[in-house]
Amino acid sequence: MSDKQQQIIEATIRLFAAEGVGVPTAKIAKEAGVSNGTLFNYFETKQALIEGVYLFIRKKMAADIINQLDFELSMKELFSNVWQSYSLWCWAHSLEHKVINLLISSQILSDDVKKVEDTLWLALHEVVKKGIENKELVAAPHLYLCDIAAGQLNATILHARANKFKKKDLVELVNLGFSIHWNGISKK
Amino acid sequence: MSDKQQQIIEATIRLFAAEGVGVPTAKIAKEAGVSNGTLFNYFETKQALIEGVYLFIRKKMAADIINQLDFELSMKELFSNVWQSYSLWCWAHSLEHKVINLLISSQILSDDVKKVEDTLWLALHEVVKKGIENKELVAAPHLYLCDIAAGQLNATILHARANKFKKKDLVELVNLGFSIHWNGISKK
Amino acid sequence: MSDKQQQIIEATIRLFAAEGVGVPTAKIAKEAGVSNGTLFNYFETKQALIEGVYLFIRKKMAADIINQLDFELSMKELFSNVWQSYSLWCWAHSLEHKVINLLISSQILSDDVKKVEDTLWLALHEVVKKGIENKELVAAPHLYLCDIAAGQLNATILHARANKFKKKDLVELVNLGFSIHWNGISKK
Amino acid sequence: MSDKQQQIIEATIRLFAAEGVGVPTAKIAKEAGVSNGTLFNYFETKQALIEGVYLFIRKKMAADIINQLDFELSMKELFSNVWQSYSLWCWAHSLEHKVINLLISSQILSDDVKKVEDTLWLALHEVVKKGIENKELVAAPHLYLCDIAAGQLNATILHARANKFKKKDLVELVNLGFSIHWNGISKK
DNA sequence: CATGAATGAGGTTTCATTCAT
DNA sequence: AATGAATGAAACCTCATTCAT
Repeated sequence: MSDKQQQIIEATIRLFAAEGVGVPTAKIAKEAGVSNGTLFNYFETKQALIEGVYLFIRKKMAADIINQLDFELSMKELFSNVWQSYSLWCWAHSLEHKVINLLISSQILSDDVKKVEDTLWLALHEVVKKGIENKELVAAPHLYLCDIAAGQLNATILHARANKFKKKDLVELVNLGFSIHWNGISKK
Repeated sequence: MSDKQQQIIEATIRLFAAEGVGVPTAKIAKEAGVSNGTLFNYFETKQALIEGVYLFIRKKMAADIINQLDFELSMKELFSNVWQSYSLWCWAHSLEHKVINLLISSQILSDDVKKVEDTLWLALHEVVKKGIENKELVAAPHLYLCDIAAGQLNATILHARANKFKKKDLVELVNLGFSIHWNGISKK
Repeated sequence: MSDKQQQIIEATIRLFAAEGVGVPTAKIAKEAGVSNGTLFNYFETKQALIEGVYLFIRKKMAADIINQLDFELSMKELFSNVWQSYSLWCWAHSLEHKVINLLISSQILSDDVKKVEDTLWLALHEVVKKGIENKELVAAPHLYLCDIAAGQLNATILHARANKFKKKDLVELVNLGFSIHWNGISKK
Repeated sequence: MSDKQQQIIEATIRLFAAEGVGVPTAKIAKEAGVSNGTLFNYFETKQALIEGVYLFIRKKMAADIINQLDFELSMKELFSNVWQSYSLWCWAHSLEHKVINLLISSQILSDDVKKVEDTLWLALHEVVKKGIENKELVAAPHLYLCDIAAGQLNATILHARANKFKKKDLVELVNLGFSIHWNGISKK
């Protein structure tokens, strides 16, 4: 990915987070320090830019979380590990997190994008699947467990953000959230 | 609320669910069977229409769920009850549910609207608060428990929808979801 | 003229003075205490209302000034008399004066209206004509003298208004203006 | 000022003179030979266009009149000179003159514009001030003298226009007007 | 590749006027 | 007469996209 392309994506993230998907491409170009026309040399349409941004964020996010993972750990440690790193990533990349949520629910992402995204999380899906087979986790469709985990994580971050938590308070909330979650899904 | 106003709101819900907040007011008016100008007799701006729609849905939703509630039940039964009726409401009012999610994450709702909304759920917040005080539920900020409940419910509905569940499968998933959730938050 | 018709005209004057000819008829109706539809029972179109207002003001103005005039006075006294009463009328009827100026230069008055207006001032035109014939006034087309008199009077009122004069200061300015004017047009 | 900007201003002057400030921006753009959108690249709003037009005319007018002035002349000659060039300018720039009058009395010019305008005529204001101090002119607020001069000049032009004067007749009227004016304001 | 002026379709909103009650 | 909801044409303005330089 060229330098300019990345500048444009990053500018888009800043502006989407601040003002929604409605921002004019002209404003994005200016924020990126390139001309109006140049933006369209890198992204054929605004739609392409939007989807480019979405995948850019998702790829970084999945890579950051999955790469640091030690798949040899116990199920609970694995889960806890993912839980922590997911939360901290969203907290540290607050704009990206906002934009992801924004784009998902605006119904503007094409099905193609969603398909690409699915491939990013395969490794984690496998872990959950195995946990269910091993009876370490409750019997449930593994994708459902993934979805509610993401749902609860998301709610946690939003709660912390809405209540202007400091980092320390966030960590506590994340731990609390994990214990609730783990109590819910683990078989005893 | 006048007849026309309701027609407009309902038309808006249909179109927002299908095409996002971007739909032209002209199209909404047409769908509602009124003229373009008439729409603006009932809602001063598109923004006012959007917020009107949001509160309309939320009020109906909260009323439907809370009114049928028997606050004499045990904590678990109360929770289960809300869980079921919330899920079924969202499932039965699929368009409304979509629109709610759409509007929340588009960042277009004013703070005023959010304040009004908060008052709608007070009765439930109180139940949760009491549950925590009674040590029936884990020690946690009661609003956080509410937020993650909503997060998981939402994820459940979306999962069922994305996978084209039938009503019967949904009920099963909701029950599964509840048992996970209750295991997570109840003190044993 | 019916009561309601006059209410509407007076409301129009207030609003035109405050906001220009652009005010919606709906707002005028409200200010007049009648319904939107009623306004159009009394004036077929907005254009008719505008012209009605213009002539209403002009007629009152001309009548107030001319009726109190004693045509037996000397030329100078006559002029002075008109000068004073014109000034004071405009000062006392500040809104009407504003509206007159507004309408004249908006180019929205039909030629018919202007013709009607001309008949209102005939008596004064005759006085000026006689003064020129008597060689009491400089040799000039009498309508030109009338025009520049009106021009200077108008400038005087606007100057006083722009500089927030009190009544006392206005009187002084009007006297000064008259002496300049009379020096200009009288033959010595 | 870019070529296009000037084209737009000139088109606006033609249309305002012919049809009033009400002309649609679309019509102005067409008259200027540019697209509707382009107009708004040069003027952020219609209001900005209006004010741009006003100042454009006023600056040209003041410059044309003041630059050719020889401040060494006698007071009477100076006045006569300004009187002539002002009249001829308005006569030669008939559309501009109409537009100026139109805008002034429509109450749509912001105070900022009026402030800018004031600076354009400072040189002339000084002359009048000095004339009063030297007792060559009657004792009066110098800005009042300026205002009534403008008032009479304006009335003169309008009179000539309303009566379809030819250039020759205008010159005569202007001279007549000047002699009346000078008789009025000069101390003898 | 980069630029940014130009485009014009399309969006929201206004408002004079009508008409059923 | 009086009403005021309904109308829809038309206004202002935005912005994704193109293209000549």
